[in-house]
Amino acid sequence: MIDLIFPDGSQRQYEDGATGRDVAASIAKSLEKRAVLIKLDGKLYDLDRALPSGGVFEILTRDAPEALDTIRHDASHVMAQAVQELFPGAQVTIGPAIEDGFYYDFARDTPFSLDDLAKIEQRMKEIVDRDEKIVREVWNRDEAIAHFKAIGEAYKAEIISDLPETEEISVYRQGAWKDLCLGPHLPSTKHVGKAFKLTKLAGAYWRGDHRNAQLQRIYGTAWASEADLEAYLTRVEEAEKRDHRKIGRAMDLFHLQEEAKGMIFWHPKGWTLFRTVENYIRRRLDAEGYQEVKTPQIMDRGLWDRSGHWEKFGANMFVCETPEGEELAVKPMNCPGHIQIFNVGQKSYRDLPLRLAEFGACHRYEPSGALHGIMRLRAFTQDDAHIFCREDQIEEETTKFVRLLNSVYSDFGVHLDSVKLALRPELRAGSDEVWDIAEDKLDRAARQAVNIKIDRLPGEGAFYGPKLEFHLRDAIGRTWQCGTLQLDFVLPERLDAEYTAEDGSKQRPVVLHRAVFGAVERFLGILIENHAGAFPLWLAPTQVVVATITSDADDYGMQVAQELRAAGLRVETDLRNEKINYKIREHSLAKAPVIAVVGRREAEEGKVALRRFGSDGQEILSLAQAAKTLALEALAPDVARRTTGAAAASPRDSVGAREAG
RNA sequence: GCCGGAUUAGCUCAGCUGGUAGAGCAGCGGUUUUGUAAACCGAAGGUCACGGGUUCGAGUCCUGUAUCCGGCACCA
Repeated sequence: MIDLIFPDGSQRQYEDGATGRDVAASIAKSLEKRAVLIKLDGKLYDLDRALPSGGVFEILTRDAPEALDTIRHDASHVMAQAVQELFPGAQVTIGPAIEDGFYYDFARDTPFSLDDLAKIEQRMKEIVDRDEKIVREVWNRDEAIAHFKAIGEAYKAEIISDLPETEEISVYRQGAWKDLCLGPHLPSTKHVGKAFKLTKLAGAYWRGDHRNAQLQRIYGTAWASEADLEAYLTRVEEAEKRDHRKIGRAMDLFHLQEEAKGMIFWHPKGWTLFRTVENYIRRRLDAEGYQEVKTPQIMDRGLWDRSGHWEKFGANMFVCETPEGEELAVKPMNCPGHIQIFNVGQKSYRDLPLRLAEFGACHRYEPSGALHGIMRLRAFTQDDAHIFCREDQIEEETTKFVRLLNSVYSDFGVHLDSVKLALRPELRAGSDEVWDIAEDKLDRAARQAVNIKIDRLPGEGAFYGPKLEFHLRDAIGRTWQCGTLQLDFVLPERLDAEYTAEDGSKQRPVVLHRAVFGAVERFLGILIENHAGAFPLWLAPTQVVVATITSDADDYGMQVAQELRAAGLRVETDLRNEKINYKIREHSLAKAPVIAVVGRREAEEGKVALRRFGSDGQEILSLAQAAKTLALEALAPDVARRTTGAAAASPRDSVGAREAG
């Protein structure tokens, strides 16, 4: 007998071998009809599978949030079935549920075309209408391998061969089609419903390795209801409007062109934004005891050889040769340069931690397919710094950095999506003891400073040390690594950095590579998408537009602009011979934070009518009052904290505490 | 780099099975002097990404290249 505890706390006993369906039926016939899955001690099982044990038990209907992943997973199976019916010879590989949907990877010589998607979608709907029972079977391992080989499913055979000996080989059948799968699945194809849509085609390497064959991946989205699907599609459409590439063009911030792919032409407004952000972080770094430096853009190959970059990173560096035969490389990062500065003269333990910062223009030869708007470039600016410190200072410096990062993100109104700790890779420098300490220190420091789960990424660290990655999310949900902190035991050694310790001995400092934005350009891309171009006053390239009603007010309008500029604001005038409605509309669409309307009345009274973005009311102030108010509002958050003397908001609580995403 | 797709006016886009390119907005010229989200009129604007091919004829079909977009790989 098995004991089940139901959500309401009641308990009941069932015969051994009872299935979820039996249980549902014992409660109510209507429940059995609606049931699609069961949850036993937190784990999902097929409705028709014999319960493996007793425990906390719950029957899930199709609209349960936990069922959504299974709907998506089943949608991927239905898609695979449709593909194999329509395209005999296409091999199945894997097809999981993912955020918002699913995909399935097929091995097929001829790639699918977009036209195929419509056909596959149609066939999927037919399979749903067939309402084929989904049945779980357990197979013998060797027979399963032999079987899948025999029917030409080499990938499936390979997957089974790679499963641990102890693993049960489960195969799910739906009609004449079957797939090796862990499950669980819905009782029949009908339950998948039709709220799905195939969205994109892509190549994808078998097992994520580019040395392997390239498979054909089909992505789809699936939902519990048509309404959810519609809502999702609308959401995606809305998000696409916030694309930084669109806004960048519409707001005249920057452009890119063929002759300089992966590099930005910043227009005046975009560069104003860039400078505002740069000035902000410069103030923060100054206040945190960093010292800004500037190092050469191009350096001799010899230095890159010694640093190890030539060997490890050479293929991604832009190199040039001079007529005199020198081999030079454009810097892909700033570390070797900073170490050169550290190495001049003598350093004492008293100088540590020494924090050298640089807005370093880095160039990297990125594969063409990697480029993406201003998020992934070939030329970008790191808000880079290297902290030279003793081993016992690592933790404190890391904590300080993470606190700074939190505070900065909070000031910009962006929220951490995730924090990752990349751990020792297979090929690495340094002993395991050193790695133990290093990983532990980063982990502890990060946990102390952010209130968010830290994902551990085994094997993803750099060969020279573990790293912390801080990821932000763009408009359509992709995440980008922005902030980073990397421990480095190797570079100081290779470039012979040393300091004199208290006992007079020469010691190697540890280097912390760290960046808050990562790349200023990428951070700006995130910022543009997060605000959809409607920047807070302190960031807006144009803060106030002075718009006149009639030409009578032109002189006064210019005077208003002048006074606001004198108060430190970025002001434009719109004296065009257009109706005020037209001007309001245009500047509202351009997301100007403040429109100062002036007509004859304001001119006579020495006033301005302020209209703020997102509201349709107006606020009438004297010119002097307006200048004062706006100037105060336009202060950068860090300056505002200093100026008003208010206690600095505790960013530690405000970032990270927010739910990710 | 790999797979799929796109590229037509400054921008957003239309252009059926091949017959010689079109709209809206913006810009320019004029009229209008206007009170909080689009005044009116006019003229102009194109090597249809670039190269090669098929054809009497190519924006449209084939092919090569470039860039961009969606993924994959990469992101030290």
